[in-house]
Amino acid sequence: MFHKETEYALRGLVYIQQQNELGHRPGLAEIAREIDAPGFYTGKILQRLVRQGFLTSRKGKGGGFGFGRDKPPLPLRDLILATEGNKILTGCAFGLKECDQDHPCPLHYRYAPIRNALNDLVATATIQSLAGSLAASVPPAREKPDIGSNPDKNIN
Amino acid sequence: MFHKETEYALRGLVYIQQQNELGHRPGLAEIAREIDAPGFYTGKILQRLVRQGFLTSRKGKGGGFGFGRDKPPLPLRDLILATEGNKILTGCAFGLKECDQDHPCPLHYRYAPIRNALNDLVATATIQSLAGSLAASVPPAREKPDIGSNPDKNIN
DNA sequence: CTATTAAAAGACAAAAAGGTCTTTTAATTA
DNA sequence: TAATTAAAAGACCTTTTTGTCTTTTAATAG
Repeated sequence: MFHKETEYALRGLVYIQQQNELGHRPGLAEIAREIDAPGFYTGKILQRLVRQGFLTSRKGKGGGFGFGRDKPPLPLRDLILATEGNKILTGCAFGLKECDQDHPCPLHYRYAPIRNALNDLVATATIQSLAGSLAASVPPAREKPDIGSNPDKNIN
Repeated sequence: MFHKETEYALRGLVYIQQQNELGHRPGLAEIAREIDAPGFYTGKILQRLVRQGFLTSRKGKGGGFGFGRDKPPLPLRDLILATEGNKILTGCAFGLKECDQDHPCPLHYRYAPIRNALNDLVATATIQSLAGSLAASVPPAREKPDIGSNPDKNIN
């Protein structure tokens, strides 16, 4: 689904947020170890995110990464757009440059709802919601249990 | 969403099928031109698909690509698995090696339905259904209009 | 102020994806 | 059979992604 860079960024930021909530500012070595990601690469990725203003860092003893407490929740969407761009959120499954209701590719009417669901997910889920309370991880009450046209075949 | 290779394969096979239905066996140059893909690269991709048994080819004058008429419909799923593997169909959005109901990542319960919908789509849509009659391209009667939890924000 | 700690910066490299080109092989037609 | 046509094969290249490592900068503690 996402690029490795996006995955590491997601896991890293969620871990940082969780630790921050416990009053701890984790350093790079700890973060990379805990999220099972390559250390130097993770450092480079977090560095970029700091430069882009997604989080703050402190050098030296007692240093590490964290979010300012005044920071508003960060939607996954913002992170994804910053790390890998919008192809996954707006691109055509067939690879057409123009694909919409007026010029639909053969998959459009079945793929667009899936892409919309993904857009909705990344717009509403935030690093904070994923880090805190595990709310997003809890199975929602099954009102809208399945999506797609063949609900029976779905696996979890 | 998919790799370029998968996109070219999808577009190429759909075009071949459409032309076959008209009694025509298109050659590589025509295919690449019509689907707006790089010629030599498309050739390499179709070559692999021929070797894997997805379609047939003939050399020399009047040559080109086609499906045997006895061939059963080809689900997109088979093509995707052959060209880029199963990451997009089974991978965890967070990048965890193990992610299921028993060990869910923070996104699991919201992402799994989306992935299921994608699996359903690629299992039921075939090259033939996309090529013929444009059936798949027609907007379905809106019984299950939106998926995801915030239907309002959906765009098409 | 010095030693230590930890991030910043950036060079470098490996792997994968994407793409080009030439030569060879096989089929058809004149 | 010779000329032509078109795919097969595979070498080669470019770009992007992923990853490693060294050096520099900044902060803190003693």
